[in-house]
Amino acid sequence: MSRASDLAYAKIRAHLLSGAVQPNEQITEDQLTQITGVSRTPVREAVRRLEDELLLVRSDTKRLFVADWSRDDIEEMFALRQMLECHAAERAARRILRAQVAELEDVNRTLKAAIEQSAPDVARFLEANRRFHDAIIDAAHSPRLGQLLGKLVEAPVVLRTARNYSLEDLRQSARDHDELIAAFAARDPDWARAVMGSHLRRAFHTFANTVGQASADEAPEEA
Amino acid sequence: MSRASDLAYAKIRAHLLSGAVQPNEQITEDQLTQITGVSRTPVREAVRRLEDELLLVRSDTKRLFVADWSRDDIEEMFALRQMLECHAAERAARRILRAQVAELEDVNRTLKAAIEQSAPDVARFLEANRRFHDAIIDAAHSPRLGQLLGKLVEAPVVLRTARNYSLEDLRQSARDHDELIAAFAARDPDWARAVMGSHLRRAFHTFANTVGQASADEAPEEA
DNA sequence: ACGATGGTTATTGTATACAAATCACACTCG
DNA sequence: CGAGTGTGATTTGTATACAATAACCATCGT
Repeated sequence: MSRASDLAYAKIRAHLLSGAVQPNEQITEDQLTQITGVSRTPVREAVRRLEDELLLVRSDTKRLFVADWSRDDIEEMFALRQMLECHAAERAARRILRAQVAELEDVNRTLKAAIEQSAPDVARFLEANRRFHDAIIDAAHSPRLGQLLGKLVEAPVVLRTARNYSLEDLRQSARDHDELIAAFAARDPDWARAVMGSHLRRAFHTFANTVGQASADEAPEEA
Repeated sequence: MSRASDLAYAKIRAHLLSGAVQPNEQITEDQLTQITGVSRTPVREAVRRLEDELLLVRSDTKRLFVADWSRDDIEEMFALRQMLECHAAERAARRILRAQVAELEDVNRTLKAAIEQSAPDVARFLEANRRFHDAIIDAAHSPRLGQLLGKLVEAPVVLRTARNYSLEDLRQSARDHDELIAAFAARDPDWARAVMGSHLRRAFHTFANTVGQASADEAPEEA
């Protein structure tokens, strides 16, 4: 949105993801003004966004807490994302333009380049991956859908930053993208939907396997 | 949320739906403070909510306008709602408790009572209808899903208030609800999903037929 | 006449002071 | 002891003044 409010959003988000705070910990707006360096007004605006993304939650009495994502929450989120993004893929396959297919190819080239070097650059991979999926939503030509997905995609993917994707995981993603592109080029909605479905479902499992057990299903013994 | 902010939300919403303002008309925060009687701070909070629901939109330069829902927008909205609510119905069928089925029956009795009198009470029908669908989402036990649907459901259903549902439309809705309840009682996810699908799809067409042509673009008028 | 330019007004963004609500905790009364 | 209850301290909600930005409009130079 605006300068201070965006800054606040970015800083608070980074703070939450940095692990400096624990789930269920209370956090006051005043603390956030200190962290961000802006006044409470833009902080509150940023907080509202983070509440939408469920990184922050309010108690019944409006006090602010760091959200605790249980494994069920994460699974649910992935399921919703899968449903919406499969729909997007199907829609995109019907409407996509040549230029947009070309763009997807381009982005996926960047993505592969980020992987295929001595030390895979996961940050660049994630960025390219995001652009790839954004481009599909764009091609689906459904602003509402984009808006809904916006709330879902970012949150837990970066929550416990998944730097520990294996090289093989990354390569499989790139191959999925190639197949998606093929489905789009063929304008085959069923194909696109199916590929997107397995792509995201696999992503969920690798995510769950690498970080799932550490964060959630074991009770945090009141650190 | 809070007192003034909720009041502002309700008043602005009512103002927008009253037809006193035209789509694409600019509307300033100051005007809204006059309409609502509260200061800009809670007005801005309310505006953010209404932006989420796409009743208000901002220009690239942050100026505020009354949203214009094209027929495509409405159709898209219904499609998304259908997708999400079918999912909810399926999920609910797996998890619903006896007490919740009983509640659905109760709500649907109220709904029928609103119809079956000399002059059908559409307001009461809509209220009961909303509670029915809310109860299903509740039973689906997926807070995220509920959150997403919240943004979609209200907006256009009331946008051009569909007071012109025919009695037969209302009765068919009640019958759909009965069948949904049967599907839940049988704990049959496929059945529930299918009924919900046709229920909402029909709702879309009656909506489109009664109000579609007036609001959006050209439309073959046929009695 | 036409487009660029500067100043003026309208509108949104931010900071801050204050009001209302809620919590924590000691204290009373049973 | 233990459950209610009042009180000071925290925290969130609201109003308002001011700052920054964008739109508007008249003027100027060509």
